[in-house]
Amino acid sequence: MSNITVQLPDGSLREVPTGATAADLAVAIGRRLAGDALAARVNGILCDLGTPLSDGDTVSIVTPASDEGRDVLRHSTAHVMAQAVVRLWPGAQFAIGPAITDGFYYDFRLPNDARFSDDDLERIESEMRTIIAENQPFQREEHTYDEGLALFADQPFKVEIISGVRDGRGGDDESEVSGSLVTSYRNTDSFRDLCRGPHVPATGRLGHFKLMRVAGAYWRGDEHREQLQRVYGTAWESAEALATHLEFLEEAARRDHRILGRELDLFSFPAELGPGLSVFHPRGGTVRRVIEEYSRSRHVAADYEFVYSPHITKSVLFETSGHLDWFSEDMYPPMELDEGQAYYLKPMNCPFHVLIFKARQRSFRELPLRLFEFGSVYRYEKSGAVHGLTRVRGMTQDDAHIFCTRSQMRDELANLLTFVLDLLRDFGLDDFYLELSTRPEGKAVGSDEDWQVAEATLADVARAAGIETVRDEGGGAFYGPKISVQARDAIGRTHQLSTIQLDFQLPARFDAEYVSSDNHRERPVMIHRALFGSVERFIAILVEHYAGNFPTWMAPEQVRVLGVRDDHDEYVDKVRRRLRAAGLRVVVETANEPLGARIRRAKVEKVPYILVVGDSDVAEGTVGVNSRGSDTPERGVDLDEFISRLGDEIASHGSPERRRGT
RNA sequence: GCCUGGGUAGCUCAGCUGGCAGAGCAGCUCAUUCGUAAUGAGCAGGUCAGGGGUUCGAAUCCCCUCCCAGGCUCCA
Repeated sequence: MSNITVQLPDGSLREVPTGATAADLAVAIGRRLAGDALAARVNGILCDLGTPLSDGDTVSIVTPASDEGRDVLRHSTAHVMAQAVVRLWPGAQFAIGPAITDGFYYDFRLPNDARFSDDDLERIESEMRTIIAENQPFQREEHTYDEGLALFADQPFKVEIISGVRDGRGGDDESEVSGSLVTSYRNTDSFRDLCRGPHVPATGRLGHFKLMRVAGAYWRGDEHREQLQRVYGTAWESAEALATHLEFLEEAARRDHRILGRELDLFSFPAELGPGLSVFHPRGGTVRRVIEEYSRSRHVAADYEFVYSPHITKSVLFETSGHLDWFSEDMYPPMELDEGQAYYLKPMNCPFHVLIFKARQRSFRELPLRLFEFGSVYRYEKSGAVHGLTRVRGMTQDDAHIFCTRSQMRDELANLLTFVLDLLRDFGLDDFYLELSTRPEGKAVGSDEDWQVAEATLADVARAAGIETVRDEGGGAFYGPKISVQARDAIGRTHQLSTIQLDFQLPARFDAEYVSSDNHRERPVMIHRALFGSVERFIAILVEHYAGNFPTWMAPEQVRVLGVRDDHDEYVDKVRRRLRAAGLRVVVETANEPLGARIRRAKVEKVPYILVVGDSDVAEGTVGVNSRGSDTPERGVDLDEFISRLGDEIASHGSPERRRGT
């Protein structure tokens, strides 16, 4: 028998017998690898271990603890779930079941329009464990389109997928069908699923999974089509990896800004106001004021002008801007006033700023003109879409519109990007990537040429910034493409923050002009930009990023002073007045309760510094400093020394945690 | 808007197949005066989300509405 030669990822060559599969290669390389192997990548294509190798192939073996390996085992786990559901609900139809970030899902239609309940998850999970214990093989089979249609005749979603691919449609179902032929994976005589693969060799390789929740999901993501029952699960390569993921979810839940917002008395969502409408309490109001004041001071330094505009306007403004054509679904319905005159709540600030630009004749000497406003806008979000402070119906944007010439556009954008990233870093966010969103299909105004110029300019600036950039095709606004800054938080989640949009349309719609140096009327370019996105949402992200432990400069209460006994009150008040005079936010709690109880409350409320003063402090003019996150207080600190230390910390946007390096 | 699951005191929750609405924490009052994460006692607190229905009787069963959570769609 002759041999063939294949190349391994490290570049080395290895001979295997003719007809050997990827699995045989794994065995030849080593026992451990053979035991770990889930799938293979042959000449760049992910495939089953059972794939026969050819002379000259480049082969790598896919193991569980890799992105590809996890994808394979998640996808295979989805198949096991489908089989479990079919066993428990004979006649169930299944649609699509891909691997996703951290797990998988599968969409079903149950017989008699039955619905999954939360209790069903346990039953399904238990049936899945049985299937895994049976160690069923995943057997790949290839079929013609007609054979495929016959095999899945009782699975209408599969039939739609097969015929869609056959007719050259539905290429998005890439995890189900691969194009030229139909493949399926058979687990038992009675269960097979349409699938491109690859899959693990047998169900026994799976098991570190948990079903998470049941949800409705539209067939093919189209809200006009049937809604199916989706079951989400998470799956990992080991029990430890699964446990780590579940702990991550618990950590995220502990940081939930809606919970912390109530516990720390920052803000609330009174039911009387309606969905997506919030109020900021004094403590949350302080955080917000500090954030807004800091933002204002940075904008002053960057040559922005401050403007104000009303919350409602006659409809003609949004007719001119195009919002009523393109954005009306997201707008509150109009109020009818003055014999049929319609007034709208504003969903965006931009048209107002254009009017300010147009209020008098503008010279090229004034450009770039940067108009800034903390502008409150109202958007009629679908009721199911609202979420805490991150998706609301009333919000305040740190919104600015920059009017400049075409030749200024590029520099202005580049400087803006630097400004944005610096500002975000000042709030403790420093891990970014950029997203470039391009022209939305069928929902855009303006010429092809303008769009091309705008997209190319933004891409150029993003490239020059030297930060990782990903493209979001079709994700732009109706009037122009955008760059958004995505920030990773303390536990690795990404949030879309700043957006920078280039717009040639609004100036034209409003006929905005400036007089150029050669005395011609020219059209300015408009740059829309919001750095926090919305102040509400930014606060939500900061609450979660810091888990409620705000850096000292942002903390609603910076210092709490506790006297050991009430005969220390006089000194406590002296300390309080000294701290107030130094511009610190300080609260005193008198000695009606034991010291331990008062300390505990201050800790629970995440106050950065607790000062405890007793007999020796009164005598020496010192304080006992208990800093957040530490359980070893510092006794006998000179009060002036503490104030000076805290001043430095605030100026550098530090925190007790950072001071200690924890 | 759609799917699933929820809504009992400020918060977290108990309350079984329909039969007297409860606990802990928080709050208030009084006592306690204490050196680094919960002092004690007492008091007050509810249209069981709202409305309708079934029933001798509804927090509990049915219907409608509102609100919340997780998804889908959409999006800052």
